[in-house]
Amino acid sequence: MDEVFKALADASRRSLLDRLHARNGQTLNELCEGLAMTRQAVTKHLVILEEANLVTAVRQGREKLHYLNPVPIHQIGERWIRKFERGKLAALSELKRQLEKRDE
Amino acid sequence: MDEVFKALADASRRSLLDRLHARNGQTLNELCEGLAMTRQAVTKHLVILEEANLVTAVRQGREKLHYLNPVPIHQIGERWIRKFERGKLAALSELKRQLEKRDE
DNA sequence: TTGACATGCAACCATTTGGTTGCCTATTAT
DNA sequence: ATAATAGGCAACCAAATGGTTGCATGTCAA
Repeated sequence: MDEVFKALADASRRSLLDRLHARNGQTLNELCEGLAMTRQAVTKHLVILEEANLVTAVRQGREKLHYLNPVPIHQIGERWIRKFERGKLAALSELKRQLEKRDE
Repeated sequence: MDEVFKALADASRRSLLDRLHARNGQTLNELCEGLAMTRQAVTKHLVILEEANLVTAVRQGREKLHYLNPVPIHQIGERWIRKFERGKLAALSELKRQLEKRDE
């Protein structure tokens, strides 16, 4: 879980996920195109994404194809985001109440 | 957006959000209780959470009360998580196809 | 009014992070 | 066979991160 959050914390990595979401199964070189970063830097990001299970890579000949694995993102949505959405209205109204109390 | 992801990337900060989710409006000292960290470290985490707008603090006399703001978490759920959930099945089936192709 | 309590500020430190460069290996195409 | 292509490995670097300690400030209670 922590690895997933950490992996998502970097904008470059999120953009890599975006690219894979737009077109799945891209090679390393394809993922490097147009980025202001060396291939090695992209490799490091992809390793982190793989370790977080957000990306699965398949070596095919001399190319390495990268596939998005949406499961961990889904899990974060399920186990984390929704938990906080439940108490949402209550939390907001209490916050509002306190902010008003401050101005008395 | 980036600040929110970065703020969520640390387990201590997520646990602070959890504590506020359990009981909203806690003071700094209350939030420090039972944590293996100095008060100053907790302060730093809270600053980061405030900058990401995940927490709003209200000074009340000599105490500072901290309130959870669930809006940014909700936005991440809306704008980011759901986007990846949409293509989920398609992505998974293509991944499966490729993994099988590898074993031929 | 004075001491205790709640928090703030700043300097410092070790480790992690995001990136680089240089070189090596494996596969494909000519 | 050999050159070009795709990727991997390792050492290095600067900056960011997560934490500490020491001291200062503001507020409440006796």
